[in-house]
Amino acid sequence: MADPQNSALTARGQRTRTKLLGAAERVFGEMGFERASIVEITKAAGVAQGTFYVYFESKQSLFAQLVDTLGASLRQALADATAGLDSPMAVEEAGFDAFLEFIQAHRHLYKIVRQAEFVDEELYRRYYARLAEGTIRSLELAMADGEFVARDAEAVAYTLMGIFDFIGMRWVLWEGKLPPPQVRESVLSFIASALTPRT
Amino acid sequence: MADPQNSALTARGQRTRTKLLGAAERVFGEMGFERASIVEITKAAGVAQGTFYVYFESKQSLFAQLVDTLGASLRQALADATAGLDSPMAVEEAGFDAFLEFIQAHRHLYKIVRQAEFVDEELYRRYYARLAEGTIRSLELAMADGEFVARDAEAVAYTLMGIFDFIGMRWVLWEGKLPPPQVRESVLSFIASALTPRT
Amino acid sequence: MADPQNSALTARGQRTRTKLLGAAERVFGEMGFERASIVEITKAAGVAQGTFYVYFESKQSLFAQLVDTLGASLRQALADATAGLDSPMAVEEAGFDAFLEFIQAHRHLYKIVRQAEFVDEELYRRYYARLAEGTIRSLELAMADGEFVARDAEAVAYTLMGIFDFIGMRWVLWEGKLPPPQVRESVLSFIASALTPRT
Amino acid sequence: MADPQNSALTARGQRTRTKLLGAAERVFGEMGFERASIVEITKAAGVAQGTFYVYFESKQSLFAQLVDTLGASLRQALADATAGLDSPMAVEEAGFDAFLEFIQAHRHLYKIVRQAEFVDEELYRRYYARLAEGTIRSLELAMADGEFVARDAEAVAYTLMGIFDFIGMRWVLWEGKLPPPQVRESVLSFIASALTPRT
DNA sequence: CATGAATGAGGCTTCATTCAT
DNA sequence: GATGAATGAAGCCTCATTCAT
Repeated sequence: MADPQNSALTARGQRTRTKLLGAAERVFGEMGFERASIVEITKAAGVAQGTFYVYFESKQSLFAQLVDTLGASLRQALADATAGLDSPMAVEEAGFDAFLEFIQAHRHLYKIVRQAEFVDEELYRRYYARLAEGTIRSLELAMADGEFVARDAEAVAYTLMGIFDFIGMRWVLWEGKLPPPQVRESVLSFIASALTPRT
Repeated sequence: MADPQNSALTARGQRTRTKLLGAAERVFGEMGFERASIVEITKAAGVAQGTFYVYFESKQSLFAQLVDTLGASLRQALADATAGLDSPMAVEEAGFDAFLEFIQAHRHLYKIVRQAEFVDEELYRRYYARLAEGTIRSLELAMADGEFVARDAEAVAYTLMGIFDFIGMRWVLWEGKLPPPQVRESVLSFIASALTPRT
Repeated sequence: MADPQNSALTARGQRTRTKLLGAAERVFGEMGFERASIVEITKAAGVAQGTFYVYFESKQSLFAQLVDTLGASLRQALADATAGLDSPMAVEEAGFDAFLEFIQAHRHLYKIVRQAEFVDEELYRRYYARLAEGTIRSLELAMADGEFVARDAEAVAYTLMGIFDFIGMRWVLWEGKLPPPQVRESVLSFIASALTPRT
Repeated sequence: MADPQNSALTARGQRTRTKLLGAAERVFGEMGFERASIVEITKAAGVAQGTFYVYFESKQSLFAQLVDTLGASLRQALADATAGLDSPMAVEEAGFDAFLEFIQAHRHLYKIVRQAEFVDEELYRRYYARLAEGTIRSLELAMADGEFVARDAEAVAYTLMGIFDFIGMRWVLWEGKLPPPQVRESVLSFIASALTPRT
C-alpha cells in the first residue's frame, strides 16, 4: 500500500523496514525471486505478513530496491578501491580484486542481480549500464592518453565486465573462494596484454 | 508420467513432441522458466494440457532437455565453424562470429541457458563446463606451441566465455542485432593482443 | 503451510478452524478420504479454498488429526462408561453399549477410521493398538482374579474389538440404529459365556 | 466399451483378460482402489492402455468383478474345508483355520474387500451378507439341535465374522503370518465356550 | 483384437495481496 | 504501526476415458 522508503518513519518503523530488507536479501539470495515468498521473508524478519505491505508496495518493488542498492554499493566499493591510483592498469587490477571480494562478501546479492534479468529486464540493464559508465569514462581517458590501446570504449567495458563476471562465477560462486594465484595472474596478465599498447 | 524421448513414437507422436518442444522454447525464452506455465506452452503448441505429460515428465525435465540440447548444438556450431582452421587466433575469431550468430538464431534458447542457474544449478554448470572443455583443449595446444601466451587454460577459457557472453548479451540480446564492426574489431583485437605473444 | 492446532489463534481463527473440522468430518464420512476434496470441504465450511491451508498442512494431516481425536474421544467415552463398575463382565457390557452409542453419535467419524487403513496404515494400527491397550489391561486383571477364563489377553482383546466392530457396522452403520434387544442380548450372552469360567 | 465377461472371446482374448485381472488384483491390493490407475494396471499386464476398455467397462466394474469373484472363492474355500464334518464346533474350527489360510494366500484380495466399503457400498454389503448366509444356516441347525446355545443367528454370524476379520487383520495382515498357537487356541476356546451350552 | 495418442476435468497446493481490527 | 485471517486466482500434475488407426 505504501513505500515510504526514505520519508518520515518512526525509529520503530525504520527498524522494521531494515529487518525486512535484511531478511529479503537472505531469502531472495537463497531461494531466488520466484521461489521466495512473502511468508518466508516476513517469517525470517519476525514480523506479520501484513506488515510487509506497510513498507513495500510489492514483492517486485522490494526486489528492485535491493538490486539498485546493491549496484550502488558495488560501484562505491570499486570507486573506493581504485581512488588515488594513477596508472590505469593499476585501476583495473584493483577493480578486479575489489569486485571478487565484493562478490564473496555479498554472494546472495550477487545472485539476486543475475535473476533480475527475468524479473525486470529494465532493472537489469540499468544495473550493468551504470556499472559500465564508470569503466567507460576511465577507459576513454586512458585511451586518449595513449596508455590503453584505442578501441570502442563500451565494447571494452562489457568485455571487462564479462571477464569479471565469469571469473567470479567460476571461482567465487562455484568454488566458494577467491581464485587461486595462477588464475588471478593469468586473468590480469590477459587484460594487461590486451589493454596496453605494444611498444 | 512418461518421457519416451527417442524411443518408439508414431509419426503423429513425433510431430506433437516437436510442437511442444518448439512452443516451450519460445515460451521459456520469452517469459522465463518460472513465469512460463504449462498452460501457456500447451496453448502455444495447440494441444491439451494433459498432452504435455504424455511427452515430458515435468516442466523441469523438459527444461533440462532444452538446455542440454542447446549446449550440444552450440558446441557443434562452434566445431563446424572452426574446423580446418590452422591458426589458433583464426579459430578464436571464427568462434566469436559463430557464437554471436548462434545466439541471434537462437535468442530464446540462449536466454533459457541463463535461467538454468536458478532452476537447476547442476545443469547450468554442466553447460559451461562442457563448453569450456573444448576451448581449454585448443588453448593448451596453442600455448604449448608458443602461439598463445602460456597461462592457466581454464582461467583463459572462462575469460573468453565471459567476453563472448557479455558481448552477446549487450548487442545481440539487447539491441537485437550483431555488434557493429567497430565493436567486433575492438573485441577481436582485444583478444588477439591478449593471447598472442609480443615479439 | 501452517497448522497452529492448539497455539495462539484469535477467536475468529478458532471459529474458522472449528468450521473446517466439522465440515471435514461430514465430508470425509460421506465420501471417503479419496473422494472428498478440499473444494468440497471448504465449500461445506463456507470459506475459500485457500483458507484450508491456513489451518491445516494438508488433507492427510487433517485426516490424521480427525482419527487421533476420534480415538481419544472413544477411549474416553469407554472409560467414562465403565468407571466404577466392579464386575468385569459388567464392564464389558457397559463398554458394548457405550461403543454402539458412540458410533451412532459419530457415524461419520467411525467411517473415517475404517478408511485410515488405506490412507495411513501407521495411523490405523495405532488407533486399534491404543484401543486394545485398555482392554488388555482389564482382561489381564480379570483373568488373574479368576473371573475370566485365562487366555491370551491380546487375542481376546482383538476378538472383542472385532465383535463390537462388526455388530456396529451391521446395525448402526447399515441400519442406522442401535441393534434390537435380541441382538444385544445374543451378543452379550455370547461374550459372557465365552469369558466367564464354567462352574 | 464392453464387458463380455463370460461371453465369446477368442483364446487370445481370454488370455489378455486374465492378464488384466491378475494385474488388477496385484495393483489394487498394493495401492488401493483410488491410488491404483489404469496405466499402472495395463503396464503391469503388459498391454496398451486402450486394451483395458476392450475387456472392462470401467475401473469400478473391474473392481466389482474382483470383489465378487473373491467372495465366491472364499465361500468355496470355507465350504470345502468344512464339508463332511459332523460336529458344528468342528465346522467352526475348520472354518477359522481355512479363513486365515485364505487370507494369507490372498492378502491382496482381502485388502481389496475392505476398500469396497468406500468404492461401492452395495458391493461391500453383499459380500458380507452372502458370507453370513452360510454361517447363519449352519448356526440355525446347530441351535435347533441344541448343540449350540440358541441365540439370534444373524447376530452370532456377524459376531463370528468380526472375530475372524480382526484376528486376520491383527496377525495375518499386520504380522504377515498365521497367528501363533496360543492365539489360535485362545480364540477357538473363546468361541467354543460361547457357542456350546453349559452342562 | 490391440494400440497409444489425446483429452479435459479435476485435484492439491501456493501465494501475493487485502482488510478489519 | 502492526497484525493475522482470509481470499481466489493460478500452477503443476493425474487420470479415466475416447477414438482413429
